[in-house]
Amino acid sequence: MKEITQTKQTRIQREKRLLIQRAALEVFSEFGLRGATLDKIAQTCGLTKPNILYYYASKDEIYTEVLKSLLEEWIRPLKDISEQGDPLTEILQYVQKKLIMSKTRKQESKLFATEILHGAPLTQNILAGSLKETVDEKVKLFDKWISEERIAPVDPYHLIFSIWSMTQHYADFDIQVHSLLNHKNHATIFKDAEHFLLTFFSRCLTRD
Amino acid sequence: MKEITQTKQTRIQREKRLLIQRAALEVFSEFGLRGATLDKIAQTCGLTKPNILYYYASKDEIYTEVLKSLLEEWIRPLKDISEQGDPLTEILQYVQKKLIMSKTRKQESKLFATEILHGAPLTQNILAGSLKETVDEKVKLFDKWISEERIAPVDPYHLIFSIWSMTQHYADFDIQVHSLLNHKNHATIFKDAEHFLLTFFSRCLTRD
DNA sequence: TATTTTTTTGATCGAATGGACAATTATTTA
DNA sequence: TAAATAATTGTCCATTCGATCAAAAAAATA
Repeated sequence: MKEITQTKQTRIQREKRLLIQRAALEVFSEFGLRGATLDKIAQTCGLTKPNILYYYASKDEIYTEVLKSLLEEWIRPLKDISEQGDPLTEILQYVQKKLIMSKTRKQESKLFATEILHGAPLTQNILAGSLKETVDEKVKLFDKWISEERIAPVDPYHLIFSIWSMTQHYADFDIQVHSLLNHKNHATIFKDAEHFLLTFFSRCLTRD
Repeated sequence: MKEITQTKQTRIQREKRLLIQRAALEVFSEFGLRGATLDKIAQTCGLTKPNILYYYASKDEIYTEVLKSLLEEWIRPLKDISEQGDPLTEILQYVQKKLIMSKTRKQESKLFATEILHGAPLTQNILAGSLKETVDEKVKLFDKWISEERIAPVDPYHLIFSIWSMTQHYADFDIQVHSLLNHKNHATIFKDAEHFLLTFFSRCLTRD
């Protein structure tokens, strides 16, 4: 029997849960919570539907767990912005990290976007919690840098929004991007995007 | 009987179809294609489910029609960018128009975002068609302006992507934006966003 | 007003889907 | 190896949902 309060899982439990999570991420990011079916997830990971429900109580529980484990990873690069470093370098590095995530973690980006887009029913508390904490902390840091005249004055909140939106755009709207760029080579697109974004934010942040 | 080739609709047909479209936009933008149900749409517009299916052959047909009528409106501001005007003014005006659309047409923005995000199954031809045409045209114009040294050199495609992503972010991710800004007044957020964006793009486009 | 056409709806169907469960099989433990 | 526990699966159920259809009601037309 599966214990809710358990701390130790068997080897098989660990393996299978991870297997399910990976498949679930793939299916959820493509079809959304409601479009995804247990059958599709089962098929993707090669298990049977009842077997999946042996490890997770419900479809919603799988979704919640996938989302939860994704969110921590999602916030991390923001936390890495350091007060000690050079302001412009730190911010540009953050832009780069976010762009790399869009490139290598497209599924996660899309899942997250879908969740927020549809009202964040399962993420609202996290948004208002740990994410907000981190954002507020970095906003303070940006304000400090501005007052020290180490970066140009901009609204720090909207600066963060702009970084998120511009970088995530390449993951979330990849269909559109590729379509408009004549299905140009994937690597080239990201190279161009990187150059554009770095130029863009440099110009914006170094003017007095 | 409903005629496919008909050109003239009755008064009731026009009214009811519009009624259904409005309700459908509301429901689809909130729940997505698969999350939306005919029952919800019916409830929203005060019709019965079979009555809706008297005007539209299927749920997909409603969705397609809503999306189609949305897309034209969506492209229009881009078309308005004029070769005659001052380059920076034209682009900044476009930014402003897109931001206003995010503010007043949030549902449309979210529906469009969801569609692209999930592979644009019904929009792909439009993306590759009329949207691409318009984008390519404006890219040429931007390139011309750059070669004339009337705006700073940037990749025009990515410039357009950045305008889209940053402005639409305020509609699509409104939950997150509001949550992180302490549920600040809606109008204030957009006023700040406008100021940020105009500053941002000015700085970016006026450096040599 | 009588007739025809359009619109509306209640009842219902079939497919899809999340989930339950008992029986079976595999694995671990004693 | 025997007993106990964990894992797996075939089968089935209840619900939801898109769609159908015939009959009734309303509107348009003659």
